[in-house]
Amino acid sequence: MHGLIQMPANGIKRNIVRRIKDEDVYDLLRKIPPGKVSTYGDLAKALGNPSASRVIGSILAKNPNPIKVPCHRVVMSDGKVGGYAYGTARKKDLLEKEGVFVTNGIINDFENVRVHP
DNA sequence: GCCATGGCTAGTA
DNA sequence: GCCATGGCTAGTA
Repeated sequence: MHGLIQMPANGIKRNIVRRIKDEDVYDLLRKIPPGKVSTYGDLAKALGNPSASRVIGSILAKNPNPIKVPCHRVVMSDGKVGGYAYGTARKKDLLEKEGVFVTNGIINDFENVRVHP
């Protein structure tokens, strides 16, 4: 098995992007203060993989420590509340306790409540 | 290795 | 459509 090395014929492009590690997500998340929110996409960008928003979601879904890691402060890019391991109702409660209010599933005054990590 | 499955998203219709 | 993960088959050795 030598002498048969295959090279990509022409212009094959592979996206080389940073693979997101769970701990990096949690670290970043711990910096979002109560009363503020961020989005799945923004976290993905901050961690060097702009199109991995969905991966951020799945990492949050297995958050080991909901107390220290405030997953409820991560919402969708269009201002919708988004998913939560313990149900969206619970997520809304936590947000409102911190002063972030929700009307019809959308964060009030989203652009001003949002931080960009 | 293939395929389906997720706490999603930018950009058309 | 995107990216990582996890389950399950082909099909080798």
